[in-house]
This record gives sequence, structure tokens and C-alpha cells, in this order.
Amino acid sequence: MFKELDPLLHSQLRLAIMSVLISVKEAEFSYLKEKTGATAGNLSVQISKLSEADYITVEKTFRDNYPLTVCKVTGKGITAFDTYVKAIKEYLGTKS
Amino acid sequence: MFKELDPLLHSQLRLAIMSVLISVKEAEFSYLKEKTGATAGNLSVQISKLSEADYITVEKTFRDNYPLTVCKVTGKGITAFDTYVKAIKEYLGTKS
DNA sequence: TAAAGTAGTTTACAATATAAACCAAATATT
DNA sequence: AATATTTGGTTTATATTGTAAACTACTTTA
Repeated sequence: MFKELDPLLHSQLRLAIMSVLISVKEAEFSYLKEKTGATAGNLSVQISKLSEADYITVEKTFRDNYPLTVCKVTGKGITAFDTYVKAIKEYLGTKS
Repeated sequence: MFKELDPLLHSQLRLAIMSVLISVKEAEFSYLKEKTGATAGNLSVQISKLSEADYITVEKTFRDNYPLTVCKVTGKGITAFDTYVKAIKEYLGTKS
């Protein structure tokens, strides 16, 4: 009846991160922090999880002497997100 | 940016329960169990939580000598569900 | 009357989410 | 030139949540 919801995506913050990354293709840590409203600690943890699953890539460099973390969504991530969107719509009813 | 997702509804099983109840207005425990594919234990716990929040009402009676649990969604539950649907659509992108 | 079935509830544990504490380096202040 | 503050995060500890397994209580069937 109801499709499984990818537990990695069924998390408010991880879903928000993916949503942002799909819309912009690339984002800095601080940008994600601002857009999602998350604390840095929580954001760091959830970025690691998405990265471990290869839903996103994380590049750590420096800019103006400060560390800079840049995230991008992968093909696998886009597919997973699309699948999640289709699945959850079943739950939301026909008014979708 | 992103609206909060009601944590009570942002759970695969509770969302499925609400989804069913909104489509049928009233359902027995065993019907919910079949539709959601949940174990009885998990279903029992999640029904209690929805009931405590007054998102649903639970009526315990007997039918043919066996206990019978019937659930209905409340007005508050419908409102909460609608709000959740609107909120999560923000996360799902414009292809919604 | 013993075994199996119905309809759940309770409990114990695993997984998740999150804030708080921490770290390393850079810049600003006294 | 120390010291304090800021940047940009990570790690850790705790609280919350989710779930399966075990249990309860009663009923039916053999």
C-alpha cells in the first residue's frame, strides 16, 4: 500500500539540505546553515550522513585563510530524492 | 525558509495512519494494520501518540466477544495533516 | 482441557536528532 | 605581544523516537 520512505531522506534537516542542493547544485556550509536554520553541529552531522551515502559530495578547501566546505548533490542523490518525493506523495493524498 | 514539520506527523507510520483515516474517516485496528503493513505493537504505540495529541479518537468496544479498536480522525488532526502537507511540499520542490 | 488464535499492550533496546562542548586557526583588541 | 573574539566547523553526550519482541487477556477449536 504505502511505499517505504528512504529513512536517510525522511529527516527534516537532511531533506532540507537535499532540497537546497537540488535547487542550487552547489552550496557552502554557511549557506546551508542559513537556509536550513540548523545549528552548525547538527548540520555537520547530517552532511556527513548524506555524504557517506553518496547522496552528496563534500569538498573541503580554504578561502581567505578560512576552511570552506562546499556540498554538491550527486546523481544518486537526485534519484533518491525523486523517489522519496514520489513515495511521500502517496501519503499526502490526492489533493497533491 | 523551510517551515517546521510537525514531528508527530513526520513519522512514516503515523503519517500512513493519518492518511488512511483521512480517506476513510473511520478504521479498525486490523484494517490499519493491513493498510500500513505495520506490526501490531508499533501500530498500538503510534495510535496512542496520535490519540494523546487529539489528532484521532480511539473507541474500544467488543465485537463478537473480541476487543475492537476503532479510530477516527479529529478536526484538529485534519488541520494538522493539511498543515503538514503544505509544509513538506516546500521541501519537495516545484515539481510538486 | 490443552492448544491455537484474536486483538491488542508493554517493555526493552536500537537508531536518530540535537545541543552543548570542543578544536584549530585567523583576526581584532588592549 | 598577549589576550579575546570570530570563523568554520567537528565531536560527544544526551534526549527523543521508533520498533520488534515479549507479554497479557480472553476466545475458539480440537
